[in-house]
Parts: sequence; structure tokens; C-alpha cells
Amino acid sequence: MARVTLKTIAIKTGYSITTVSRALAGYSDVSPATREKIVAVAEELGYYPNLTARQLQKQRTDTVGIILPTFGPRFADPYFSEIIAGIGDELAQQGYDLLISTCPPGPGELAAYRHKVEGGRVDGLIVIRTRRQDQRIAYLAQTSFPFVAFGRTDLDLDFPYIDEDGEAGSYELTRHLISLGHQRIGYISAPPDLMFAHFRLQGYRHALTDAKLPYDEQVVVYGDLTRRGGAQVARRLLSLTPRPTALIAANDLMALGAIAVAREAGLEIGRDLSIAGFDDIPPAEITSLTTLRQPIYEIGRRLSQMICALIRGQTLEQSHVLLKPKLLVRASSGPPLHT
Amino acid sequence: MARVTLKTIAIKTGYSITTVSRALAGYSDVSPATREKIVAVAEELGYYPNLTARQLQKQRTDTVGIILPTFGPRFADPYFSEIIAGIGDELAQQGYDLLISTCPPGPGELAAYRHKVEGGRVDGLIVIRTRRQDQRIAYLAQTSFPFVAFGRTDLDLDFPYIDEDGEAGSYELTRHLISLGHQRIGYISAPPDLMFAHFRLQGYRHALTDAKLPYDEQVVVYGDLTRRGGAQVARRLLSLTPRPTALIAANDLMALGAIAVAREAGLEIGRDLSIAGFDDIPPAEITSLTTLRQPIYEIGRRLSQMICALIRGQTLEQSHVLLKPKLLVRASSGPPLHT
DNA sequence: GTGAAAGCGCTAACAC
DNA sequence: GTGTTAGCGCTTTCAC
Repeated sequence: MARVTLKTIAIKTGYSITTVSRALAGYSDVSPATREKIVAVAEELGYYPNLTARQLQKQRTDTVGIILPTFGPRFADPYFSEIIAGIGDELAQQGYDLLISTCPPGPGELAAYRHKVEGGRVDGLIVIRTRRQDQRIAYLAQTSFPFVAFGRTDLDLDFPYIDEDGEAGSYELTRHLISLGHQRIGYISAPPDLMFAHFRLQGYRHALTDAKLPYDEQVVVYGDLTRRGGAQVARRLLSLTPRPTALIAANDLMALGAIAVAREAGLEIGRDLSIAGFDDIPPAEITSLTTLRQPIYEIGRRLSQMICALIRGQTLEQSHVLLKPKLLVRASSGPPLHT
Repeated sequence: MARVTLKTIAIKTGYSITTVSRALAGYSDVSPATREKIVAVAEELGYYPNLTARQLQKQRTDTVGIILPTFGPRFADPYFSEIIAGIGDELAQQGYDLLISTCPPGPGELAAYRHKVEGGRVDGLIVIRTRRQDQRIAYLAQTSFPFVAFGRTDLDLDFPYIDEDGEAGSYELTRHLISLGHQRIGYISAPPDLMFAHFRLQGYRHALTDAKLPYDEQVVVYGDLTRRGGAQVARRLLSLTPRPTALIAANDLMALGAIAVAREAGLEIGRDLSIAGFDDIPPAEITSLTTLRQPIYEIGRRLSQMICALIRGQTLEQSHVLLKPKLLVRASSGPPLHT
């Protein structure tokens, strides 16, 4: 079980470590006969280069990092698995590994980032779920370490990102409900420090204003992005008088929670109450939920492409990508009962 | 942007690299005054140890690897995000990083494993979705590299694993349907080389035999674990005469596909046709799908605990863990129409 | 208490 | 063509 290193092969073949290294690396300045001998012995011994040593020497790790901002004990959010799949598949193709950590948002987070960056653990980072005054972005931008973000921020910094145009999407969705005749539309927002929550709420708000409908803070509540959380706050909205005739949730999971609550209350979705979400996660289709689709897997791939390009020192053709989500009208939204 | 290393601090403080190293590591044989000075300078300069160098020296990476067996272009399987969450959270707590790769099952897979193991990229590996004659397990067992598996295999090898007792679960579920009065129960299996597919099918088979019902190969079909795949083969089952009065799918995703197809055909789930799945992914609850619950997140945590213990050279109190899935009877299963 | 020296496994500059 | 030397940044004997 002794490790086979260049030294092992050098001793066995009688050549120097350097020559062995060059032979194996396919350099042209080593004689074919020598190379053959060395390669044969390497195969026989089952030689495999030590990646850590190579990393130390080359001063790069061929690894991209991502730190998942997990709230609470678990994140069953399908969003994460989709994006990791996209990121991982693309990185594999480009010859990079993916180092994943989990860290709850908060003061300890920066340490996790420094750990990766200054510890030389990765060559680049992908930041997801950007927040207002996002300190992770602030830190990374200042170090000039290669990174890309999924999401913008409200800091005055220029950095490469991909984002969905949540405002436009949300605007379109709200208009859709308004055009169906809804006048009192409840809104279940995500935690307001998340940038996407901010944009999505803005879109809702502007659509109301443009339609000369009042923006009523009473019908805007905040959930924690989970199904359970959505259910909780939906209950509040449904107990209001007059009751909203439609509900928009800032993500599908909360919308699904709202649906469950509405059903419990004996309401028929799409008729007595319209509900819409955001993301188009798989269950949304099953539940016939009207929603806005983001191609998360594809976004993951593109994030990987961008970070790989940055690591290689290339300049991006496009460093700010804004994707328009696609409105999918399904059975969960319909005209209000009394118009 | 020059890297701050021990050398930087050594030069600045006038001490040797050795002393700086020891001071920062908190060794007792360095005078308090010296330590203080060194620590101060380190902080001022924003020193952060180079993890790669440390890894090379210590001959360990404090990293655990997992290679996701992705089929096709994407794996939206909620199962993956759950288990990664569990694994990642626990590893973070134990001070380990998680290195994730993706690799489709096949001949290239072993190379990916060797890359991690012999390249010294990780200290241990987690293998998921074991298969019959699993070559990954065979390889790892032979190298005596630390690893744990989620799932057993049919090789005659002793290795640490956690597994669900898919046979017992499937047996119980099938009995449940039989006791409701079903006599012709269709079965949508997963690809047969997956061990869990094998066990789940066995449970179904034994339950039939024990109830003196025939095992009819005509009603056993194979799907690819996706919703779409489940829908495809469910269509075949529903066109048989006599039509099965109940369907079991080897995972929830395929069960959901079957439900969609049945609804299209005008069947009311739980009345005209009973359907059951396996896993209890979030949409299962929403859809009122009778299923078998596995605590995937918890399994992820336990896998991490085991691998960490193994890496530390500890012996496991329990190296073969078999968990019994819990039957959740929901509205998708009921008695057949004509009994 | 502190420093010099060796070495983890590899690559690269430079001689011969 | 091949070997010598140095060095990536760190830890760890072993002297003093």
C-alpha cells in the first residue's frame, strides 16, 4: 500500500525524477526508448500523480468552490440540486472539480469565503443567492479573486453575474392576474434581504401602480421560502377581509404551501382563489401552478462556463447576463369570482 | 495582491519561519511575547495558511469526495439534493470539505474514482446508488481506501454501508395493496442493475408469492427513474387487459408520472386505480401519494459520520446499517372497484 | 525558546 | 537527452 511516486519509478528505472516527470508529461525532449521504459514501469506500478503536490507547484487547484447558504437544518429546495447539477456537469466537462461547502448566512460566512480564497483551496468561486449589501460580493470584488454570482446586488460594484429579470417577470405575472380581473392580490415575499425577493416584489408593485391599483402593505407578507412557511403566512392573507382574490408567492415552494392552506379552507384553486409562484420546479407542473420559469440547470452551466473563462484569464464576452423568466399560465390562475 | 506566507511574516518579524509556524499553531514552546508579536503581524497582514501546502505536508486533505452517477444531461432527482445537504451539513460540522464530481455510470467511472483516490485528492469517499457487481465498490474494497456506501451490493465483500431495507418496505407496501383487495398489481421497476431496484422488486415478488398470487412478468416494467419515464411505461401497463387495479413504482418520480397518465386516461387515483411510490419526496405529500419514506437527509448525515470516523482510523460501532422505510398510506391507494 | 535542515511530491530553469 | 538544483508553503525533527 506504499504510495507510488515519481521517485519510486526513478529508482526502479534508474533515471532521475526529472526525466521520469518529463517522460510522463509527454515532453518531446526525452528519447522514445526511455519514455517507453518509464511509461511501462509507471503502468506496472499503477502510478498516479499526486494532485496536491501538483497543485502546490502549479499554484492552481483546478477546483471551483461554491458555498451553499443553508438556512436551518436542511435545504430541500429543488433549486439547489438543479443548479449544482448544471454547475457540476459543466465543470466536469471543462476539467474542474467542484468543492461544496455549506454555511448559514451570517457573521461566520466571510470566514468560510476567506478560507477558500486565501487558503488557496479553489481557483474561483460561484456565489448564489445574492443579498442586499452582500458582504461576500464586497469581499470578493475587493480581493479581485475570480468569481461569478447568480444574482445582482445593490452595492456599487462591477462584477460578473447571471441573473433572472425578476422584476420583469413578476411584473408580467401580476399584469396577467390584473388582466384576469383581480384587484386585490396578496403577495408572499421571500426574506427582503435577498436580492431576488426585492426585484420580484418591485415588479409586483410597479404592475399595481401602473394599473392604478393601490399597493397595500397589509396584503404583503414574508415567508421563509419553504412550503411550510408559505402555508403559515398564506393563512394570514386568507383571513383578511376583504380576502385577496389572488396570491403571488415569490417561489413555488411557498405557493404550494398556500395551495394546501387554501384547499383546507375549502377554496378551489383557480376559481375561488388564484395562486401563482416563481421558478417552475417540477412539482409546479404537477400541481398546475401558474409560475415563472427559470432555466436553472442552464444557468448553472453558464455560471461554470463563465468562471472557467475567468480562471483562464479570458475576458468574458458578456459579463452581465439578464434572463427573462417565462410566464407559464396554468390552471391555478383564473378570473376572480365576482368581477 | 502578493500572497502572505509564513516567510512574509518571518521576514517582517525577524523570526524564523519555524518559529512563526509554531507560534501560529499555538505550540507551548514559544515565548508569550514572541507569540504575541507574531500573531499581531499575522493579523495585520491578513495571513491565511495555504491549505494545499499543509495538505501536502500532512498527507491528508480533510476532504471527502462523492461522485454523483448522473444519467443523461441532468438529474433533477430531489433525492440528490437531500443527500448532499445531509452529507454537506455534517461534514462542515466535522471540519471536512466535500468534493463533488459527476460521472455517468460506465467504463469511465473507475478512472474518476482512481483520480480521487490515487491522486490523493480526498481522504475518503462516499458511494451512492450501488449496483449489482458494483465495480466501484470492488475497486475501493481492494485498495482499502476509506469509504462508505449508501446501499449494499451483491459482491462477496465486506464494507461499511447504510441501506434501506427496500425488500421489507416493498413487501409491506405490496401487502397493503393486497389486503385492500388488489390481485393484479403492476410494478414499475428501476433499472435492474441498481441494487435498490433489485431489493424493491424482490419485496413485491415475495409478497405476491406469500399471498399465493402469481408473479406475472407482463405487469412488471422498467422505467428510468424520471417522471417522464414512469409515464411512458405506465401507459403500457394501463393498456393491458385485464388492467392492473394497482401500480407500484420503484420511486416517487415515476409514480407521479404514472399518476399523470392515469388521470389523462380519465381514471380517478385511489378509486379507479391505486398508485404507490417509494422515497416520499416533497411532491409526494402534495399529491397524496402512498409511499415509503426514507429519511434521506439523515442518511446523508450518518454517512458523513461514518466516513469521518473511518478517516480518523476509528472502528465503527456499526458498519452495516439497515433502515426500515416507513409506509405512509395516503389517498392514492384504496380498495379496487370490483372485489 | 529559537533556528537550521529536511522533506511532503511535483515541476521548471538551467546546465552539461 | 538527461541530471542537478531550486522551490511551491508548510510541518517537524533535531540541534543549540
